[in-house]
Formats: sequence, structure tokens, C-alpha cells
Amino acid sequence: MPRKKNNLPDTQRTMHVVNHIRSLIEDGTLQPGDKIPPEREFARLLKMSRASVRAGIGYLAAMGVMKVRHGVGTFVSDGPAEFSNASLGLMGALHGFQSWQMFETRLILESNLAALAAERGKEEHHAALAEEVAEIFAFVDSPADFLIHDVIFHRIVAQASGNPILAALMETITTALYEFRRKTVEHSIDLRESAEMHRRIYRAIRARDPVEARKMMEEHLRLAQTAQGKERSRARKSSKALLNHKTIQEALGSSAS
Amino acid sequence: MPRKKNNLPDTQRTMHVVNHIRSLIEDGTLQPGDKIPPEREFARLLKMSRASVRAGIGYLAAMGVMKVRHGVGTFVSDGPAEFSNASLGLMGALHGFQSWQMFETRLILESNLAALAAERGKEEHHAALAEEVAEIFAFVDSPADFLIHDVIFHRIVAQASGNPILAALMETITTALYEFRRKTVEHSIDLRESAEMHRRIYRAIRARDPVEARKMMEEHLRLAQTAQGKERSRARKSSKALLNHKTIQEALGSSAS
DNA sequence: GCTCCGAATGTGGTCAGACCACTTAGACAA
DNA sequence: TTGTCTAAGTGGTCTGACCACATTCGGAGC
Repeated sequence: MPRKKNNLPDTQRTMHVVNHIRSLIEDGTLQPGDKIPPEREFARLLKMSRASVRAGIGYLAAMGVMKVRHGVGTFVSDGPAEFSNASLGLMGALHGFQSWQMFETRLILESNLAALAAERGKEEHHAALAEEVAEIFAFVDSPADFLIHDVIFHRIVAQASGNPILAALMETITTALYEFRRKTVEHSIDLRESAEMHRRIYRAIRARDPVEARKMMEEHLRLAQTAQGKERSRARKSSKALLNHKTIQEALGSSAS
Repeated sequence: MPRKKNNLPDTQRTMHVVNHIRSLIEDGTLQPGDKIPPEREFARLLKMSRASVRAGIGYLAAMGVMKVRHGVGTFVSDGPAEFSNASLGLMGALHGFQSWQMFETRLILESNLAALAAERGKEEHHAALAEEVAEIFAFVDSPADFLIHDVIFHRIVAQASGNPILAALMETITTALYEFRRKTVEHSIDLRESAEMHRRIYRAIRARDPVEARKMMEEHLRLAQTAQGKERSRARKSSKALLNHKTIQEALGSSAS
């Protein structure tokens, strides 16, 4: 018979580390926000080199499961679930994602999220939404703050939907869109209309009207898209060659030096 | 004034590598399937240590953008776009995803994908779908093969939708579900009904009837889910305590030693 | 006593060079 | 021709040192 190789060190150490940490998370030993032991100690513990441990941690960090802070430590991620933000950017570069596709995807995700939120939302969500609607109206003249509460509003809707997977997908898309929106929202003129739409969405959710919630969310996103489209087209007058394909890179990308 | 630190090496080398490779992909220098230079050479080129280069490559590999083959080389990923398969598993462990949420998400994604495919599908897609429907019918008595063509069918629908982002999300979910389905499909009895549903979906798409396509897809997935639910419940009679929460780990997880 | 600065400490980030493990291809022998 | 073996190429791991960042804490100066 062919030799069975080594009986132990067949798979990569990297995955060993990943699986080890996952098991710690699964059995509750590690909670979101928790700190894992220092790399040197962890390496000693798993009987492998620090380099291998770092590979495993890097893998988890790349997927957003872990958060590494230089000089402080490595922690289990505790924010809202989402796929690594850079992920969409990289994949966009690789598969040629275009901005209209991002909007379309967002439209589908958010409209369903809104409908589900209307069906399943609890009192606490209604309260939180009301809070954010108020904030949104309060900042109709401060685009930057407006956008922040806009994002929070949508995040709460996602939470209220009761489906964290769907919420994570939405979070992934909107995160990729955020930088882009932050630029265009600055020159927006009619934030009041957008605020009003948020209010209507909230009312539909509170009234437990899935159909209305979906409809309002769709309308809201369509308005937002066309508004941003206008802003964008203003900036690219001369060079119409770089179309959406270029625009998407502007929206994603970044994070360079 | 405070000293400005070093003027260059402020950010991490890892991201430097990632950005470098991304730029190579964006400007077309690197195409899917292409091989990048050996780590040692790449390190010399970027004037940094091999360890740092490996960190960057590991990052990209973790997100599925690059594919590393021991003893061969590192390549740009060329399969269908999707977020790292392990990603959902890890996030599931971290945020407590449950199986019904995966089905619900899949239902939403696929029904919209089907509707879009009906609107935008081209002749080539129709032909490919017809091909797969035939294959599916041919393998109603061979669950393993049936499932393979089932997956391909849905993948083509996703392609036909013209929205690769939505397709990538779908691919992520179904990949996570695959191992799970592979087990349950073995004892399935009425694959014929499932095959028939695929045919109807195909016909609706070919007829460019978005409403019908969406409806058929929804029905198909609902049937599939309940069928799998039956299979599953048979296996867990005694221990009803571990519910969905446990089942999802069975569906994802894996890949251990 | 209080404040502020700076050294000490802990932790992740990088480097260097060596060696191991896997794949492939080419040389050589049967 | 065929099969085997060796060598080269490439990723995987190890070691141990040092760098960079963040926090803590003690002492100098007020």
C-alpha cells in the first residue's frame, strides 16, 4: 500500500488555528469582543510557530471575524455581521461589478428586509426606529450626520427583520456604498424628501404593513439612486467613457496610503 | 511640532500587497486564472520580506480572490464569484445563524434572480438551462448527480439575471448549504417532482415571464425545504433540544481534521 | 498633592535565513 | 516505450531577533 504520509501534520496549520478558534466561539468560550491570548502564548499553546498562528489569525481577520489592534491585542469582532468590506471591492475589481448592480442588489435586499421587519418587528425596534427618524429630521441640514443616522435606521430595519444573514448581506453592500454616498450626499439639496420617506417606512413597519413597507423602501431607494445619479453625472461631463465601470471603483476601492 | 513618524512605512505591508495586486487586476495585467510571481521574487520586487507578502496573499486567499496551490503557485481565482465559503460558517458560529434563515435568504435571492433572468436572459442562457433540465431529468435516480446539475441550473439562472453581485450572494449561500444538501438528498424519494419544477422555471424564463418565474422558483424552494426538513427531523427524533441551532452547524462547519 | 513626562512593559508587525513538503518535469534505466 | 527517480521550483513552517504601537506606572517638577 502507499505510505500514509505523516499521520498528523497533513493539513495546514492555518486551518488548525481557524478551526480551534471557531470551536472556542461555538462552545461559547469566546464571545464577541473577547480578547484572545497573545500570539506568542497562543503559539506555545498550540505547539506551533508564531508565524502559523499569525496566518490563522490573518485568515479570520480577513473575513471580519477577528479584529487585530496593533500593540493592544486580537479580539473577536463584535460589530454587526458583515462580510469583509474589502471583499466586495476586490471581487468587484475581479468580476467587473457595476454600480447599478449594487443599487439593484440593495433594492432587493432592503425591500425584503423592510417587509420582514413589518411582519416581525418588536416594540424595541419600533422605538429605536422612531428615535432615528427624529434624528434624521434633525439633521436635514447636516449631510454628514444625516447619513450616519440614515445608515443606523436601515441597520435597525435589518435587525427587526429577524434574519441576521440577510442583514449581513445588506451590511456588506451598504458598507461598500458608504464612502461613495458620503461624497455625493454633501451636495444633496432635498434631504427633506429623503427624511420623509424614512418616516413613511417607519410608519408602515409600525403598522405591521409588509406590503406598504416594501413599497416605501423601494421608492426611497429609487429616489436616492436617481439623486445620486444626478450628482455623479455632473462630475463626469467631459469623460463619458468611464461610465459605471469606472464609477464603481470610485465607490469601492480606496483605503490606499 | 510632533515628529511625523516615518514618512513611508506607516500602513501595514499587508495592505500594500493587497492594493498592489488589486491594481494589477484592475488594469487588466492580471486576469482570472493567471499565476502571480513566486513569493520570494514578489518579495524582492516589493522590497519587503516574504512573510509580509505571504500575509497579503493570505488575506486575498481568505476572501477567495486568490487560490494558493502548494508546490505549484498562487493564482487569481477564476470560478464563479462568491464570498469565501468558510466565511458564512464562521459568521454563523459567531452570530448564531439558523438554518431557516439560510433558506429564507436563499428564497429571496433566488426568486429575484429568477425574475431578473426572465427579463434579461439571452438565448445562450436559455440553451444552457434547457441542457441542464435535461440532465436533471436524466439523473432523477442518481441523487448525487442530480444535485450537481441542480446546482449548475441555479448558477445559470443567476448568470442570466445579469447581476453578478446578486449571483455572488446566492453562490455564497448555496455553497454553505451544499454539503448539507448532499447528505439529505441521498434518501430523497421524489426527485421527479423537483425535476418538474426546474422545467417549469426554465419555461417561465424562456417565455420571459418574470412573475411566473419568481412564483415557480419560490414554490420549488419551498418544496425542497420541507422535503429536507422531513429528512432532517427523522434523524433527530430523540434529541429535540438541539433544534435548528445545532442543525446549522452540521450544514456549515466541517473541514476539520 | 497634583500634573506631566518618559521609561518600562506588553502586544502585534516585520525581517532574515534556513529547512520542510508538495508538484512537476526531465533524465535515466529497464 | 515505459517506468522510476532525481532535481528544480514553489508554497509551508520554524526560529529568534528586532521594530512599532498602545498602555501603564513611577518619578520629576510644579
